[in-house]
Amino acid sequence: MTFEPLRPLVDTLKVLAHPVRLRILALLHGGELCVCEVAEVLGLAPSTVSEHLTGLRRTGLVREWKVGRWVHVALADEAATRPLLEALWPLMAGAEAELSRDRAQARALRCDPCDPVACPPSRTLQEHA
Amino acid sequence: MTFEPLRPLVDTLKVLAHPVRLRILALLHGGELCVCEVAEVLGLAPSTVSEHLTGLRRTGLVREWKVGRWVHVALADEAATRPLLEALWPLMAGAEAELSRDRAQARALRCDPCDPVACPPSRTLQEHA
DNA sequence: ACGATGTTTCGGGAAATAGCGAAATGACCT
DNA sequence: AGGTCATTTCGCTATTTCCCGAAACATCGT
Repeated sequence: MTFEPLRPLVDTLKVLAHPVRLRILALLHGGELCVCEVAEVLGLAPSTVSEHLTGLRRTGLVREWKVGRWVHVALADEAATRPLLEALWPLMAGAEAELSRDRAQARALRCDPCDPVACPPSRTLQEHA
Repeated sequence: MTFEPLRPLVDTLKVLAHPVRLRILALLHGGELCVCEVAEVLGLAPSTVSEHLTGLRRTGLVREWKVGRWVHVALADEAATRPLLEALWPLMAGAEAELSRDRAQARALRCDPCDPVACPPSRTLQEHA
């Protein structure tokens, strides 16, 4: 039972219906990140995160662009899916503790120049602020 | 990767992420129906429809109650999922033609006393209007 | 040119999902 | 009590999803 006319909406909902992808969206709600930072915060293999991001990009929920050898990711604010996301934030309130912990960890990664792996100097200098 | 705190929202989104279940919700947006009418309109086996409805009920999107030997279904208007549904209707606009055809067929089933199978007399008398 | 690092693609195995028909259940009617 | 009809539960198969590690790309730095 495909029922083609609903396909785009169903695809979007399928993409939203996964805890990891919701976490990624909440994470990006705090600002753009690069793929490896997302993987680090979520504790998942980079390939896994990459695949989740592919889904989010395919349905227009996030946008990605290359910066040096990194790929940056952010919410696609101009998306037709805007109202859906707006309806979603309040419903994620029950996980706010965990989600803001994710965001804090992302901030720490981005701002800590002491960890050359997570935050190589070139990036630290260029993209901060 | 379970990430428990998001589980209720994820469950709801999973249930929404299926063309048949979206069709059912749109169908019920036009008024309550009994399970066999839903099955008839959708052209699916009653057992299949029953399983879809179980999911919708489990996540609080619809409510069901018995009327004689039928089970009636309607949107659960008081649900916490209200804002989500409201955000959803506009996004189903692309399928409006098909969905209103569904609703028309449901109305026809409910109102046609000539078809004793789809619309047994006892029900026609009791529940009309 | 080479090596290191971030990312994506690919192959595979475990788990969840979707659909159906058959059988079981519950309610009505005679 | 027996029969009929609406519904649900069960058993099954086919398909899809999820996650990973290995391998393939791509880009930077030396």
